[in-house]
Amino acid sequence: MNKLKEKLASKGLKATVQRLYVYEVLLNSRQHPTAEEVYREVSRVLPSVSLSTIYNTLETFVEHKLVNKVHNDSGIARYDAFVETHHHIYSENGEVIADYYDEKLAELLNDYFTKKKIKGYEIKEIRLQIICSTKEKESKK
Amino acid sequence: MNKLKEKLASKGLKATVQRLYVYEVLLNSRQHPTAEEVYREVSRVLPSVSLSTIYNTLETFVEHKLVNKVHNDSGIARYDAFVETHHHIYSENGEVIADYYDEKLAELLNDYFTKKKIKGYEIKEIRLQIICSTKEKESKK
DNA sequence: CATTAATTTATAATTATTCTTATTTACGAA
DNA sequence: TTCGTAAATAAGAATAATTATAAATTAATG
Repeated sequence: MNKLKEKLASKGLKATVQRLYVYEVLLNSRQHPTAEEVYREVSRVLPSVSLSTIYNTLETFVEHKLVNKVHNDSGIARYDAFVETHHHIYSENGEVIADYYDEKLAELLNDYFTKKKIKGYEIKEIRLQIICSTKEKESKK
Repeated sequence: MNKLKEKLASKGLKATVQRLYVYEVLLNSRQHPTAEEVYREVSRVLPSVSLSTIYNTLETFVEHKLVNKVHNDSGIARYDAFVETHHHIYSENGEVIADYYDEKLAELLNDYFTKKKIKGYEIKEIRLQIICSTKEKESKK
């Protein structure tokens, strides 16, 4: 968490209490919360916080690559403080339901795209959307 | 295009002129248009068409897997009539900028996930988001 | 401490999408 | 061909997520 202060400082951003809490909420949630959800959480410790601030803060974090913005098919933005490369498992209805870390896969893809370039483009990052159904049984439509 | 009529019929959906035009616009666009863009195009040949109809139609197509819904980081939905497996190349600002077809890659991923199961989940589909910068030179921020 | 630019707050505005309801239409049956 | 009916469309209102605006507050600096 103090890392955040340093990072903010290094980018000329102020370490406001709002920013610290927003970041903390993201770190403590493995559920990719929406702006609204972050707002509710931060409000518990900082009741005066404004929803605009949450949006501003999240957007600032995204711009400075401290946080990733993830979209599901419903179009509501979700935020993810884990910026190391990882992938997302989606349910068939488009919800992000889990993170998926896989170093071997990363290696495999890296090898593949080292050999096979896509002409005209330089690859910065590859993200997988793994669409799954849960195995138990068909869930309600 | 007559395939569409058949497909609609086979699903008990009516082949309305609106649906035919919406589909045609999608087929003729390699740019993953938004609902608004589809609306503008369809309006040219069918001036009385309603934006609601465009949304309804697109949603119907998505439900019946005739069309894919794609999201970029801006949260505006885009639609893609090419439902065969392919991936999307994104610019760093989150726009979908190109399609990427790669059978070898599909095979590779298929092999990989045939061996390595993700427990609790059954994989239905894998989509890559390939984030790229164009090679010319850094484009404006 | 005082200064100042950055940030936050509160609220209004915007925008994409969904909902509602009356009207129209496609399509199978007669 | 015409008819009946469920399905689909049109128009506009409603909703929800996000962005913009402007005044008040605050972090960082000297």
